Amino acid sequence: MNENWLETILSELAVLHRSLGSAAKYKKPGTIERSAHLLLGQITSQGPAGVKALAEEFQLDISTVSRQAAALEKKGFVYRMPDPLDKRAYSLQITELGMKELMNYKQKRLADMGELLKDWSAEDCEAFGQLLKKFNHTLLNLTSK
Amino acid sequence: MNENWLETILSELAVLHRSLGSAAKYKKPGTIERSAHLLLGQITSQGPAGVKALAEEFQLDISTVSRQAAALEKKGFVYRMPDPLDKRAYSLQITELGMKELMNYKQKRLADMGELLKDWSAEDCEAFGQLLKKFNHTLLNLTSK
DNA sequence: ACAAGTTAGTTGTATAATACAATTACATAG
DNA sequence: CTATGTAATTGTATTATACAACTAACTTGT
Repeated sequence: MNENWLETILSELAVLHRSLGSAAKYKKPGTIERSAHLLLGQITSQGPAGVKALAEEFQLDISTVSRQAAALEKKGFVYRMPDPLDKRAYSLQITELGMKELMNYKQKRLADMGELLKDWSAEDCEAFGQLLKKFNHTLLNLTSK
Repeated sequence: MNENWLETILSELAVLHRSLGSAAKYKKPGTIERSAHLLLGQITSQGPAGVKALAEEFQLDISTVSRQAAALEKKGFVYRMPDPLDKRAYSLQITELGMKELMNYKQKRLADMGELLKDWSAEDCEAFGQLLKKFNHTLLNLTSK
């Protein structure tokens, strides 16, 4: 393993993290935030789930997810379906409004990313996507042990 | 451009951003933070600079860099070299202690990343590093216009 | 069947990293 | 020398996170 690539990966990840952080501040009123959208996406693709399950899925603290869920509920993007077997628990289900929001958001992000990567070759896009995925996978597997 | 890869890139970037965010919470007392280390790295590799120049370099708000600089100074990792021609300005120079800190930090990060990527092929590491770099470059070029 | 322990979720508090707006102290151009 | 511009700081706000204390509800072991 050539140390140089490790160093590149490290510093580029740091830079990327920062860029993604500041880029998040394109903030029109009424929009909801990146993390909340990941939650919306999750319950859309994987079905309704409770705070605990979502937190595990994302490897976040339960309190973090709880607040995100509350924010989504306040905006009407999810509702809480009480668990009939456990009165403490509920599962988050996406609403019509939430689906609309998620679609708009995805559309916009796709358009932005398409614009950003318009000069990239299809091969590079594909490779980047795959490597990001692999990296995330590696990260999540490691940190969960 | 296959939309699928765009979608993968988008969602994996979001996940990555979050992982990097939570990973930052391995926080021993006395350590300084990721962003501050980027600043240290910058003035080490590119030479002393003032807050404004650094903010431009990193495309951050000046106030952000100002606070990071203050934190680094408080820890003794940089000192402020007054600009003889302009009494408002100064340039940040790294101290001995700062260099030590930076080396330790890099060392530790390299070790962690090496451990994380121990099962990756050299080719994948190299490709990932290159694509990250390319992506960051694309991002910075675009947002500065 | 009930006390003890566990679990789902919330809320309080703290932190890092950022931005924007107001301010201060200095610099420069008419 | 006044008016305007500029480097940096400071106040305030936001997002995203964690940890700890808490509440309400569930489960277990005797």
